[in-house]
Amino acid sequence: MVFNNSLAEIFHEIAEYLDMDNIPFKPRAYEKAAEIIESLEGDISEIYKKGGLKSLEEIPGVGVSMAEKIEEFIKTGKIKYFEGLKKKIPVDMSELRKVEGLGPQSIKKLYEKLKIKNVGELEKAAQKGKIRELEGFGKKSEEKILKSLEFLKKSSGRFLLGSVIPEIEDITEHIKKLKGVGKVTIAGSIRRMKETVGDADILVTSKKPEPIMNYFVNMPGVMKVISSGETKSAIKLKSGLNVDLRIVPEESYGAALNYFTGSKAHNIALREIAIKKGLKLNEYGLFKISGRGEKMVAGKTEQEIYKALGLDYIEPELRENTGEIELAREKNLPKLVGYSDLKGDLQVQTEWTDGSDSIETMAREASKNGLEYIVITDHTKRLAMTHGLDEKTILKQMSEIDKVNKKLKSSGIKITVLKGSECDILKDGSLDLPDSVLSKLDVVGASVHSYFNLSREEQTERIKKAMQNKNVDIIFHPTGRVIQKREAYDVDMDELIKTAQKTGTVMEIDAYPERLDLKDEYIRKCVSAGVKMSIDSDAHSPAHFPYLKYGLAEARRGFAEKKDIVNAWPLEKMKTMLKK
DNA sequence: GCCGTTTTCGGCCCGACTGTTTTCAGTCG
Repeated sequence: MVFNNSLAEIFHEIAEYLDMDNIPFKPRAYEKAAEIIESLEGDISEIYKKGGLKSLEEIPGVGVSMAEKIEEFIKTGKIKYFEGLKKKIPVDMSELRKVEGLGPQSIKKLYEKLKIKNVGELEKAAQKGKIRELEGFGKKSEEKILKSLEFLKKSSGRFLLGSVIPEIEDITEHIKKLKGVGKVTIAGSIRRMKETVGDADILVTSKKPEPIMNYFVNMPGVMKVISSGETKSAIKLKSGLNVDLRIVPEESYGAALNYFTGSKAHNIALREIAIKKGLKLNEYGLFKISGRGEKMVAGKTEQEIYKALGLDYIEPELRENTGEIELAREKNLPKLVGYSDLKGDLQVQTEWTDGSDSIETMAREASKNGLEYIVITDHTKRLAMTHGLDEKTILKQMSEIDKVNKKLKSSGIKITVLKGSECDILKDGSLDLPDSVLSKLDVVGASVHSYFNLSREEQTERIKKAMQNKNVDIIFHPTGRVIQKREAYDVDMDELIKTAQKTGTVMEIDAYPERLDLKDEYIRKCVSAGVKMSIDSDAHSPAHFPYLKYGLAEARRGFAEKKDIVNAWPLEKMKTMLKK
């Protein structure tokens, strides 16, 4: 949502400007609104078009004053209030606020004393040793700025969850082996299973933190130590990833885990609830405040903290302050699909097209991963680069699958291989294989691999037409995005979900770490609309089946329950959930 | 500037670490 993001950026920058003058509370209000606008599902100008100023004020965190500014931005592309702030201190805030360790106060001082307006001028001044001469700065601040700039040049900032988890698990395995270590838990956005993460947080319980901290800041792979203290240290790995380690006593484990898992917005909301109950929540526990001081009422586990706050336990994947707290209070939280609930995988590629292994190898590996059935879904002929299957070769593959099933059965492996296809949706919405062939398959997935740039109307019509085909059971990776590489094609998802509902078409959650398509917000919409989904690995090699956990995570972030996911059901029931 | 399960006015999350300082402001999560 490009428009929302540019508006949110302006609100972030307004907050920075207000912080420069130490204005209390207003900056937080702008920041809060910016975060909510970023995570808004629809285009904010559409919301305004439909409901005017009133509808803007209904957005949480947006009141009369901000609504007017949003209106002004929609109408004129500018906000006078913001232009005024910029005129006073004309710096490239969007650049400067990304420099690690540089906050609004420093940016202001650097502009007033040295006329520094952007990162280029910042770098020059630092190289010339001008910054160390400023009051409040020193040699170390100057070096820190140079290092941050260097990193900023070659980093995009966020990392794919699927690439971070193995690296962090390796670190936690080593920490677990140290003396005096109790619990070791990965927290932060990784525990919430966000599709990309900015840093990694590790929580350890111990009575003797020093040797553990010592190991952490000196372990192999550390590029630089950002901070190191008794209970908290931060490092940057050579891969560019920042890792924080926090060590707390056992009795504070739950409180620390809760605090360290976030999200920030969720934590703040919890602390506000605590205050209203005359309590205080921090990373050491939940405390009752009285004349005689503080008394801990909860903290050893997260469960007891939520309970003491009058809430049901909230799974980490839901902790974004997007309504989960209200649901927890009303005891209406969904019972999320579990990480071991999948019985099958409805999208698997083989060496018949662009996969690396045989049907049999993939089936055996799927079985090892605890699955009871898989669907072979090789590409179709339109995707020439993958040697996609045509009418003849797919018939051949079908008889091969029959043979593999017999062989697996006789060798005692309990898995069923189903016949399927990842059939290309052509430009006009027709399919790459004729209905006479599709109707012979157990499961047909259809997907877009070409003409990503059609207009929103054309793209929506194209996919709707495919959904209306009675042989098409599933739409694979419905938005076509590749995280950090390719934007989703422009398509009206509300319209597609409505069509899925009408036609009984399943929407896929492709679990490939760089796809995760559908993403959480669309999953949530499918759940509300009663549209069924499948979670598929899109495996192109036997090593890809574990990707299913990332799809499950995305489903959980989207409030999906077992009943919403067709392949969380045994084979026979799954079939009844597909089109007849 | 926003908001309401004590409030339409008076509140607004909480603590660790760093660097530059001699007691703390700034930054971060």
